[in-house]
Amino acid sequence: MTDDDLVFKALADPTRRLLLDRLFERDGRTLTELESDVEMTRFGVMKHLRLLEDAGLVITRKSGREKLHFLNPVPIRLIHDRWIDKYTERRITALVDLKSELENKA
Amino acid sequence: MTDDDLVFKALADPTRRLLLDRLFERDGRTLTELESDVEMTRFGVMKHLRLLEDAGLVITRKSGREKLHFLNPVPIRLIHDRWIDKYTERRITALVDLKSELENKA
DNA sequence: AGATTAGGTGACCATTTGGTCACGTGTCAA
DNA sequence: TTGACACGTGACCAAATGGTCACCTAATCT
Repeated sequence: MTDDDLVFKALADPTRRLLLDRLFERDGRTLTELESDVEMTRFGVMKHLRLLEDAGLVITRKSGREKLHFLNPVPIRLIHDRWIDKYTERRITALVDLKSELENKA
Repeated sequence: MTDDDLVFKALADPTRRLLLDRLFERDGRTLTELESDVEMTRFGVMKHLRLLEDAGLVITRKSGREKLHFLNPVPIRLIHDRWIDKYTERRITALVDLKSELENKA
């Protein structure tokens, strides 16, 4: 299992992406806090968080009996850089930004 | 199955990522051409390309009896934008670029 | 026309993955 | 110190996934 394989596998599940979304809104949540966002038992959520942590997408810190979860954007940026070179980036960024601008006006 | 789900599922497999790598190097390849890069029968490769196309990561064009495959970077950029805001992007880009610079010198 | 080449479909099977549960460890507070 | 709370592990099962094969259509070449 290569390193980037863990990242892509981790991102492949909708529940895990939802967890990343929550952490993107606000960092430092506990397992029990994240549990309430999802239709699933605590064990399911724990398994998902474990995979995210193994992939390096989430970084954790223990605080007493709680475990705090933080989003790490580095692996995401590396995915980007793998298939978008500097030249393409300029064009694609302009295109995507324009599109979202137009949609916000509508 | 939501739209972005297709993208992440498509990226989850190492063979499909390898195919994207080949198309990143050079666009417009045929199935038989891509087949030679992989330890797998033609049917396996075809299935993978199908998923990449459904996800919008690869765009195809027919030319006679051949089917040409092109890499589409837009979905990749959208993944990036989902979890990296403009402020974080500046910091993370600097960090990642610095790291790769140091590694190239070593 | 006949042979060859490029691509496509549906069924099938082994493996992986997502989710739950019984049970266990460390921490906090009354 | 007793009980509640937050988190952790390993086994287990149903569903999804990766890969192959028999068989097929359409374009190209001699």
